[in-house]
Amino acid sequence: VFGTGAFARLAQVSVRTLHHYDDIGLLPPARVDPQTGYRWYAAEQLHRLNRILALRDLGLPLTEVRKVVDDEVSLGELRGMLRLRQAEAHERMAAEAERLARVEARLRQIEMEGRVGDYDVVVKPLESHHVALVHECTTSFGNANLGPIFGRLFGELYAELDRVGVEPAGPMIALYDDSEIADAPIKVKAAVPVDETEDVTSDRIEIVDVPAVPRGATTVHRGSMAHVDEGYQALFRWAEETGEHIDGYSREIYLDCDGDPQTWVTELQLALHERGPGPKEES
Amino acid sequence: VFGTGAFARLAQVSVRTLHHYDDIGLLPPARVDPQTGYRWYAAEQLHRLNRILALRDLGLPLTEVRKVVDDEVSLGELRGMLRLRQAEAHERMAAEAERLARVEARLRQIEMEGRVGDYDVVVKPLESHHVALVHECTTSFGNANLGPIFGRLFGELYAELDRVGVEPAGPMIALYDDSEIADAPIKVKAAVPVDETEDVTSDRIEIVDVPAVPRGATTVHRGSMAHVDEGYQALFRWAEETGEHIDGYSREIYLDCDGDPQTWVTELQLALHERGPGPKEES
DNA sequence: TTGCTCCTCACGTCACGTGAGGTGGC
DNA sequence: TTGCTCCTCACGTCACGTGAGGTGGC
Repeated sequence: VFGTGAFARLAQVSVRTLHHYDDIGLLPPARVDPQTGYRWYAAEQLHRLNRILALRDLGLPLTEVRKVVDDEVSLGELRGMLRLRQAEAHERMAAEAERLARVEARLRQIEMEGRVGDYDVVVKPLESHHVALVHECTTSFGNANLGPIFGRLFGELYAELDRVGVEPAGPMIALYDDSEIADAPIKVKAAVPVDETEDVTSDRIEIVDVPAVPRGATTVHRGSMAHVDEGYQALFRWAEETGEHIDGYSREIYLDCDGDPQTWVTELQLALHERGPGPKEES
Repeated sequence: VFGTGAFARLAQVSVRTLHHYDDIGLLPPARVDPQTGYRWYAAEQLHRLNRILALRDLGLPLTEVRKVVDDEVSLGELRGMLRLRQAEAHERMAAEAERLARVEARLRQIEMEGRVGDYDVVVKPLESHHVALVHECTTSFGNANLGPIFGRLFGELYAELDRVGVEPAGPMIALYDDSEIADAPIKVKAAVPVDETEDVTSDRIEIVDVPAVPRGATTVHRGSMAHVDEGYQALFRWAEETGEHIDGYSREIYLDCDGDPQTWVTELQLALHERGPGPKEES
């Protein structure tokens, strides 16, 4: 028989681990001295401990390990448990690979630009919005031209909402449907959330549900819209770096546009093609 | 300004997360109502939150995230932190890949054999032993022949130790130096640990240090040595399954060999070629 | 008597999730 | 008055690591 220390050395585990396995009833010692509380392990228990360690190393939680070594699960159930762990390990591996890619992209960015960049890109689902909107088509690219257009559109929208007595229920939203044809006119929309129960009747305003997007790339632009293109460029560079595909559909949420344009805060959102978790791993 | 719920929805994090980031001083709200304790966030804080989330997703712990967003680290330090996370992510990825391979090997084994197998293989470092030993060369393979040889060798060893007044300090150990030439004689050694301070003078006994092995594959054999080959076969199959390379050097530790051979417990150990952690990933 | 091994609490880990129980403004 | 949002504790997570403080046998 072996004392705790000897048995621990034998199996190359810590004494604390043996205590723990005793505490949770996973590997009670063959004998416990009633006087001193000393634990004594039988040589044969190394076999059970090995089974425990082998199953633990497959990723099974100790509660499941106990059921397996105590033979409370059938072969089929064991197979099911292992398949689950297989899927989990696979997922975690993919997640780690993506994390690693993100870290490396970040390091490359630091090496190349010599600084950390003002825009942090966050991937998250984009919520749907129930909005009132007015729109216009334009071939005028560039912020210098879009500024006045949106000024007019939002003015129109708010005036009309005011006329029909409807309160905005959220921040202003600009929507762009990027056409795939270069130089084709883009449709720009000025929208603002309104209450779902509100019934707006106006022939100048449309009420629509801007759909939710499962995955969007977002970043926060601070300051005047005159150089919002820096934010978009950050998003595009990020997409290129990470190999994400952009759906050519973007939104701007005006989180704060009171007072000085220098203090404005806008969230830029680009819809991404789905590529989330799940076994869709074609190259 | 945004209430907790609105800000949480905006960033797609939980309210609890915002509370937590407030608690640890990572993202205190722009304003806290002294009466009600209500938290109010400024639009501009979404930028900080995005930075936090981006860094967190790279694997940085929140304490380090705080230092980075509070600009308490230089660009070089940030680079160092990211390199560390890079290494970590790489390691975890490799670990998950190995775990996945183990799970899959186990599943294959279940499919093929239709049962779980009596031998669990555990990889662990093998300790060094300071032993007294006697040896012999033999061409007699097979357990039927080795049994009597070891019987004689261990008898000799114990008798001689007794004669010179030295106590065994551990279990009997059998050592094999597997020659690479088939049918060449193998050297078999019968050993037993003795105290380091003990000075043994006998021309029939050698005192040697059996070296430690960084990585060994081990399993527990129970019952008579007559069919210890089942244990070895399990080890060899395991090595084949997992692509491990065996160093052709093995040990048997007799953990319990009192009384009925049916209750004997032996640990079988095979030295493995190093292949542990570290960036040695050639195929 | 000095070492050595062993023991039992009990807190800490990391980033929140999850109730329990209660309050303030429309 | 009923909802809605918000609040503050405080425990739980998972498998141990790490002291603190003390005991029994050679």
